[in-house]
Amino acid sequence: MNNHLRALRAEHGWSQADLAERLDVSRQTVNAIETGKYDPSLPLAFRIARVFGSSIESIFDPGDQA
Amino acid sequence: MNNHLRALRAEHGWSQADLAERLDVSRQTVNAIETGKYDPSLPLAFRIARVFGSSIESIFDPGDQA
DNA sequence: CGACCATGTCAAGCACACTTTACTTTTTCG
DNA sequence: CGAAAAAGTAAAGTGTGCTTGACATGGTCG
Repeated sequence: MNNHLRALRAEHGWSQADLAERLDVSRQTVNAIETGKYDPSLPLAFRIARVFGSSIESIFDPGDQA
Repeated sequence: MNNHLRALRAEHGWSQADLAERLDVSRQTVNAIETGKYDPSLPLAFRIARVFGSSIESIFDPGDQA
């Protein structure tokens, strides 16, 4: 599952810790999602979309494995 | 997390087993998601949206807890 | 140089997504 | 009504999402 998280975060000038706080998750979780270690849960995906004011579909790309 | 899965499934005339097969999950998983026992993973949410030809946001409603 | 910040990563632990098997209850239909 | 299909539910097991705590690295800046 690819995503544009790092680019979106950079556009907003936020550190991983900043974003983590806004999403109410740990900094390690943001890092893991950005580096592709695992996918967010659906509720977290919704919070991510909300924070960036866009849709889940425009941030995450399921590619083959979904 | 509320969802319109049961209604969408009914519109298509599919049983839980039919949908499960199309989503490549077990019938119990479809049942659990419909009855609100838990939320699907993000990849499964993408497959559900794809099967019904609509967006994740139009099928799932995060409500308060996201 | 030395302190700080951002990022990356590891380990242990808990909760949940999903499985298979199996059984009960409800709905549908001849 | 009676049989079959559909739906609900439960238990036990596996994998992963997310946690805290800790440590290493690289960049920036006084």
